[in-house]
Amino acid sequence: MGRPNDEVAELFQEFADLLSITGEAAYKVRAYEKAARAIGGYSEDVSKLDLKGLRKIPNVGEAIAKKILDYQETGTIRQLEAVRAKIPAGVRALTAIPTLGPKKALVLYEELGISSVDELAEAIPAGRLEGLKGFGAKTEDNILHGIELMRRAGDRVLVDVAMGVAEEIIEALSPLAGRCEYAGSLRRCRETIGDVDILATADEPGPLMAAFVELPLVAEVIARGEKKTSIRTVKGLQVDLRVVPAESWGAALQYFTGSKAHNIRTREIAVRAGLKLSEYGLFEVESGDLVVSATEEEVYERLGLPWVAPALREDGGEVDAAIKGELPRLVQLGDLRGDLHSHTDLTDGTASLEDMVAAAAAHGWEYFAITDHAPNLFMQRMTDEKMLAQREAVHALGERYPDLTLLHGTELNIDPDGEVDWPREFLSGFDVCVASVHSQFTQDREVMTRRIVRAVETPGVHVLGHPTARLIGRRAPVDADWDEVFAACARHRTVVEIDAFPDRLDLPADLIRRALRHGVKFSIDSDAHATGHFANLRYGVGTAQRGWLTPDDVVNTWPLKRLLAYLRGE
DNA sequence: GCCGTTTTCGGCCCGACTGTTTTCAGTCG
Repeated sequence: MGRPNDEVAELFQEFADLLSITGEAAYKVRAYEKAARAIGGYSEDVSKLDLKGLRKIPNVGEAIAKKILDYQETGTIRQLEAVRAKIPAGVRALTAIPTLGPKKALVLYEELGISSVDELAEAIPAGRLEGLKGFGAKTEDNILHGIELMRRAGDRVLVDVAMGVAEEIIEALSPLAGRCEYAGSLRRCRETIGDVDILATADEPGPLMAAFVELPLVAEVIARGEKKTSIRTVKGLQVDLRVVPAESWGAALQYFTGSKAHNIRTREIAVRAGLKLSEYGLFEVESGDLVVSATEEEVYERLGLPWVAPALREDGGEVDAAIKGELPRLVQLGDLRGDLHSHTDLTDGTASLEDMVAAAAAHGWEYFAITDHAPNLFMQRMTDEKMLAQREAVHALGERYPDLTLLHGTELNIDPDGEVDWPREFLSGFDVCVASVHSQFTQDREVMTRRIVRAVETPGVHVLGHPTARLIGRRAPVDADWDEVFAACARHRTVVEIDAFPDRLDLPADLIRRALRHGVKFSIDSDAHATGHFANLRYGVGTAQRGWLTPDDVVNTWPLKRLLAYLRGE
């Protein structure tokens, strides 16, 4: 698991995108996309597999396996390099604009020579697209709106991307450092990350800084000094490395973890106590003497506070709660006893039922739900027969795993009126039903609220899946009266999901805190479409922590018996 | 390019929505 798989998946995704721009047959493009997803979600490290091992990956055949071998030897894929030479990277970037796909991107490039988002953003108001076939006034508006949406996400990256960079750097630098960890918004588990902060201790920072700027992922050195060095990675992400003496570790970690607002609150407390808090330690103002600095726990303790979990450090009431001794005992990854939302290759997952269950068992979970898509997501071609056959297979497979209880479920589609796929009798055959919005995302607030409320009130619906349906940086959350939705969930004991996929993290933390006030319960689910996706649960847990959730708030930390009783409304 | 209870060739996620059109192409989920 880890970086090489992500890198290879990214290469094949790029290859697929470029082929679709050049007009390659759709089935071929899809074959590469499917392989990319399967590789990204595969549990074993593709950089260490031979031809035979590679071919065991779903959707990887002879040709793609050989391209991976090429990557192992050369660090790239020759066929990809060839097509890169024909289509500039900026043309592919155009297809990231919502409503602008490969066909339009190619027209813009071939007819007008446009090969970057910035160029396009200038060309439209300048009237350069006028008369271009297929580009009317409405299309221009949609493109400008799409560019605006992308720019609002700014230069921030998804948390898993930042985490991958941070872990790679920490692994490389740790042998040269006393301690080396990530701080900043990444440590606070924010959903997107603007820059990565790495903190290290060393008596002599020189070798550490030298090694840092020599890392293969470094594209540019922005600043280089004794205590701090900043670089930009090949993907444009800024990383700051700060080196402090070992005795300053705790104060520095506290300082660089932030947030700024939280630090202001803690420094105010220090000032009132005649102390001064900086990244070098907590000092007596009068004498200038160092009080403490070695660990975060000591710093907080000397301020009269218990240690505050990084996910809470947003000046969202955590300081007052700490003073009163009312901080929640936050849910941890290790508290999870199972997962209530996953897919197999019966619908859009890339791993077989057997492989998904084996991976779930390897996690040591007590229970695991398989919840493939229901028929109304037409592209997945689900039928009653296929679903019932899967149920038989699940039951049969359960015999092989005496310590793991398999639950057979489904992910239902909430249609525009709030109805779900199957009648009540059929739903009653499932152990767990997740219901989610997968279409018609732009209904107005009143209609959307009624729609979701109706779904969560439906008998046999247990979990409201990825409630806002947002895709971070790509699709806005749906508009609903969330207080009304959460009140309905509490009334009907419908669990509210925190989908752990890094581009969803849905429900978001601010809405989690609102839902909590209504007394709803939550599930932290992987929504795994491949065995490797269980690793995303860490981000779901981080989001739950930012929402102040305790294990008691999260149903999949409960023993199976309690969970099932809750789902059944007992 | 991948895959097989349609099995080594011939299929491959299928329907809705939108905008630009005069009957459909492109995009999305």
